[in-house]
Amino acid sequence: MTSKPRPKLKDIAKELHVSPTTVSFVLNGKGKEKNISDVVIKKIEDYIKEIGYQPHTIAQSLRTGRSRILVLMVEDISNPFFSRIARIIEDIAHTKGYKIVFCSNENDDLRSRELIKFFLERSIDGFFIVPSAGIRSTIQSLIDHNIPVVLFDRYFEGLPVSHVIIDNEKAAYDATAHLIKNNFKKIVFLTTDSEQTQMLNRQQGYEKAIKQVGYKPYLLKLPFTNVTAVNIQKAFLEKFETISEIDSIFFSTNYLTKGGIEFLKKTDPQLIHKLGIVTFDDNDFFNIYTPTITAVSQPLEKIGRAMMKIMLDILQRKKGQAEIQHKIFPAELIVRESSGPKLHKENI
Amino acid sequence: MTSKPRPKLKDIAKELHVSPTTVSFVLNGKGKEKNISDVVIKKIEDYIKEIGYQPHTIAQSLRTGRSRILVLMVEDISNPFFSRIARIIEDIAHTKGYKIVFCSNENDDLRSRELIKFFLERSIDGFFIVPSAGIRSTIQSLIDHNIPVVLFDRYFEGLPVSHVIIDNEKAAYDATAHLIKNNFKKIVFLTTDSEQTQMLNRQQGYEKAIKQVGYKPYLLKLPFTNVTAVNIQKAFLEKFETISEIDSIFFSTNYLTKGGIEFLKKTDPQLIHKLGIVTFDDNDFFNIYTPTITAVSQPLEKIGRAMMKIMLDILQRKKGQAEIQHKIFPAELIVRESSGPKLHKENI
DNA sequence: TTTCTTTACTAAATCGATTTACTAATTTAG
DNA sequence: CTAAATTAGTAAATCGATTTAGTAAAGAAA
Repeated sequence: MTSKPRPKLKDIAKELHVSPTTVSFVLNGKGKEKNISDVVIKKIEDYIKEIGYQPHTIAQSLRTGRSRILVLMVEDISNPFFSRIARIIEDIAHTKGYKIVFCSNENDDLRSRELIKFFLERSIDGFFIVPSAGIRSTIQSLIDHNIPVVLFDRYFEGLPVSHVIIDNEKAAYDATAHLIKNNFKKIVFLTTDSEQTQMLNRQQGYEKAIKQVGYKPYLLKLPFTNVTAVNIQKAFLEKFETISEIDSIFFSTNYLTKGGIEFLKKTDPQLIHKLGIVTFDDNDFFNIYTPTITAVSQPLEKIGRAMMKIMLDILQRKKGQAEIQHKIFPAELIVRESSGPKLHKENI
Repeated sequence: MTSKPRPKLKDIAKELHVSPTTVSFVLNGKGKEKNISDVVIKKIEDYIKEIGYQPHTIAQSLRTGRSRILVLMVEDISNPFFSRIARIIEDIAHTKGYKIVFCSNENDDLRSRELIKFFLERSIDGFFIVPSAGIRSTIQSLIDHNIPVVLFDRYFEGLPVSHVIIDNEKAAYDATAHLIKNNFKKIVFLTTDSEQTQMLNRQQGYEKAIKQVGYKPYLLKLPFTNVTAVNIQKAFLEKFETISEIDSIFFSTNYLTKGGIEFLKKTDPQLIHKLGIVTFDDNDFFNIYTPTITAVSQPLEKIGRAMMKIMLDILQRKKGQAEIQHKIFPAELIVRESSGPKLHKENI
């Protein structure tokens, strides 16, 4: 099986009795601009199509410094929120001739830095990053090096870099207000102790809604590593005498929800029917769960499209003059059974 | 902000008054072999460490033909089964200095071929592929071109290529036998009409178990595109007079489970408590669902490790002589409430 | 002492494109 | 009719490594 080697630009030049320069000009659509005659342009274009020539991308990259590879760095690619976004980005990128390399930073600063360094050395055209809280200066240095960066899910206040996020404060406010409207009064906001902007903004939204009606806030913060049902249980036991001190829970992110429901189920299988529940990030199982679960749904498709659009804008800019874009989308509260009026007063 | 350009091999050579050749030899650990003196080796190694030199990977790729990029082509990266595998592969790859580019083929032959072609043109070192059913010849041509390939989740009978799968037949047999043991007699096997090996093997396992006890098989096949609760409902209505004709369901893959539970819940919220349920592929929500759901759990970690090990074996081989490896792991049936003895006789 | 090895390196070709700086021929302007 | 400008290309350098095919000097063998 001796498949013939793929043709190179030089072969085409030789075959058509023109110089490699001419072929390259035509390939890159610069024929007209470079005063190549229509006859020659046509001849080259036809031949290229005929043999199905594809330029050697590595060679192109070496010469041009562009790789057509984009990095998508998320917290954990196996988290459904991120894998969904990944899928959307992937699809758009492909239509634009870009490849996506993904990596998970585990929300760890060291790992984030290592990954960025690793990819920086490999002529990456741009970065989509869900930044861990402590890598502000690393992001800054990417900007300084003029590397295209788009942050998403969270961002750094005051850093001159584009980002795509949702209005976390409003989303959390709405979700909390929805519980209040349904007569819940003792609403726990379960969150992590990380300083990520998206989590802080959600907390602000919750606090704003609670303050507005003058209820008592029940803030419960977990160490954000190792979130399990057991740890959630511990946190509840430390904070409250009995679970009947409260009447509803707002889970501030998707991995808390999983552990949280598990904890509720273990504590008392009926609890989930008695408490009001809302959660951040929708999940396919929420509308087949019993009860179905009310969730803040992020517009993933829009987020992905916006990220890609901003990235392409940056990539097409004349050096150093793409303006910084901040896209903030509203999220949607999908109301389901878990947040409806309950018998909480009597039952708990 | 004028950051100095990254040093290149030539700069090192000039600085240390040796030739680029020598530096390259030392860099690649061939100093001894190429008779470079210990003094010079040490000098070069020290200097490299001092300035933190990192070779330009694109240039290396052009020269060596190796890119240290592996492609992971799955059906859909946002399917949790695949994103979990992706995460595992990613982690191992990183420790070995490889990057992973992922893509989703939607189980579509055309898209699969396009993607493979796209990456073939880009000096990819190897492919992990979940093949759609009709790309046998494309895989064959990868083999012919001596491109490292590892198939997983499914494979092609008789194709000389390594693969990592689970023992689908045995897993399905065990799951079915488990239902039988718990006194279920009218067991539906819900599957798709695709010719993918893993689906066919699961079906065989089901049929074997059913035949062994002489029960009637209830095989229900859906067109594998566009699996929704509505379509599942339609299929059931066409096949059965009433749902009480059956007493249990075996969902043969994870996206059928989602639609299936939705269908059950819509038809009658109590149904899921009355029917016996087992499903392929575990999910975090299955042990917090009510009832908790019995599932065939694939050993993702082992699968990922095996894939990577085989790939590295192929990459390190002397041209053309890596033996073909077929890894088949057992799956584990995680027994939960949904498959326990029910009151089906009286209730349905 | 001469020849053959071995040691310790290096020059230059190469991977496959892009791009700058040229040239020769033809047109246009003055 | 000559000089300037335009047209239609091309030669060669370049991107940053790796690797083949050498060479000069020192040591060993004859």
